[in-house]
Amino acid sequence: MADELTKIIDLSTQSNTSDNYLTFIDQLCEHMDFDFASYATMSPVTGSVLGYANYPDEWKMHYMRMNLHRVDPTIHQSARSIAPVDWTRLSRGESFNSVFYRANDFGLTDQGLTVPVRGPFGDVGLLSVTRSCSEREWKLLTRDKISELQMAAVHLHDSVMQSDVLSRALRRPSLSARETEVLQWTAIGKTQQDIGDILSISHRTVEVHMRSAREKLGALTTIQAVGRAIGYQIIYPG
Amino acid sequence: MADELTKIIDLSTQSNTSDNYLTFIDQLCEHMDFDFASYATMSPVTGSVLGYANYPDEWKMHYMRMNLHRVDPTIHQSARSIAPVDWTRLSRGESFNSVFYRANDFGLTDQGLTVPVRGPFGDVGLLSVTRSCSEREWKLLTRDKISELQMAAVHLHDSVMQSDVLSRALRRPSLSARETEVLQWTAIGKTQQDIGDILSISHRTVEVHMRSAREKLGALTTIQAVGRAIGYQIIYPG
DNA sequence: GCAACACTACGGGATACCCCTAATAGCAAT
DNA sequence: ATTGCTATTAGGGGTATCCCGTAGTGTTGC
Repeated sequence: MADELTKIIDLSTQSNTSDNYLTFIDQLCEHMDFDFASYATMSPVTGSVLGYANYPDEWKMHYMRMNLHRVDPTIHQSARSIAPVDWTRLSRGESFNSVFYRANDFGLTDQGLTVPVRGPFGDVGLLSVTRSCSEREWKLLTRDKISELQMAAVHLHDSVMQSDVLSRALRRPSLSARETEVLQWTAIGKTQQDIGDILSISHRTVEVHMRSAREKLGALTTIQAVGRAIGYQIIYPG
Repeated sequence: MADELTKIIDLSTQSNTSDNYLTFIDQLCEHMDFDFASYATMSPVTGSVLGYANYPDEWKMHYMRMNLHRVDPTIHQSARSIAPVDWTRLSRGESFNSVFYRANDFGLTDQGLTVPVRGPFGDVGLLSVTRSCSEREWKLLTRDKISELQMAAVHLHDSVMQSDVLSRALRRPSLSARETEVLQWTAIGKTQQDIGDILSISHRTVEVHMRSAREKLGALTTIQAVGRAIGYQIIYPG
């Protein structure tokens, strides 16, 4: 069992192409007896979702066309969780139905599991697997494979993040010491005048650091810049 | 093997007392043949550091007295990593020596492994294990146990965070729909005038909602209010 | 019924923020 | 050495925001 896992993980440490990730997902299904698997990563700041899956093409098209990632409860729930999320425990609300309502038509089941992983920059990776079988069989399968799935998710996300395919969009901008300092003081409620006094510089200068911080963070206002800096974990909320 | 793990994890889903976490760590060592284990977490909001370890008391005293957590390379390296970090791969720099220089005197080894886990609030949990044995034995041990350690780390961190987040949730102020709405638009860079147009209300009214939101959040400025709202997960960074 | 609160709206004075320009210092490049 | 980039410093001017009020309507709860 451990050998199988090692074999799979070794695959992920090779070249970081999209094809490689797809074959990794395929092999994962094959080795662990799942129907389908997917990996998705989302930016905590922009909320954009990118990923790979071996779902039927028709479903992928449908999913993308309907922008289902915006309401998909498997994504939103596991994006807020530390531990793996079993889809059978999700509440059957409106958003659940809007995603799984037509899923059966595409050969998919709502019997799935999502393993969330997070990196140091607030980046989130979601490894999901599905299998249509009896409830008892599903319980046994997940119990046996969950720790391997956890490992696989960690290594897959690590690999994806180390490649610059997706990480560039997610990587946090590098702020100067002053910029970070000014943002942090701002976040805890100080005015520019206060900060100028604290740092023994003019409040004009404080504003310049603020401006370049805004530009680097692609923010329209100081408030948005502070929000993003918190999202990127560059500073802490006051 | 899976049964052992289940047994251990069940322990962590009971009451969340410090004693419980300590026995969890002890049992982890016992079941997986490690000498020592530790768990540490840092909350990005409060900045507080929390940890449990079954190291010798003398070492814990020494570690705390010297504030070694500030330079500990096992912490800093794994706090920047997604995947587990084997201490034998750490660079033998100044900070490494300053921690492990005297570790041997206390019966500790530099043959260890740290598994990092992250939650949705930027919280980091570090589960570390050590064992002094031959290099070959160490390699085999870590290869066999790493996926169980990963699982244990996830569940331990999940348990700790649920107890911590619970108390945080009690302190979370309840904002009205309008207040939340106004804060969210502000966080994504809209001005009060913009928001007034979007919500079809006067920009004066927007400011009133902003004011009461600031008061409820105990914030000195709108920026701090937005930062706290993000920290409380009331709104999302723009 | 009445108290408490949410949502709505306006005004005026003080202030902080935002944009422009601009200088100096350091550091990498070649 | 000169060019180029970034970090840091700073002033002037326009405007949006903040803060202090007041005040009417509608909903919720005792």
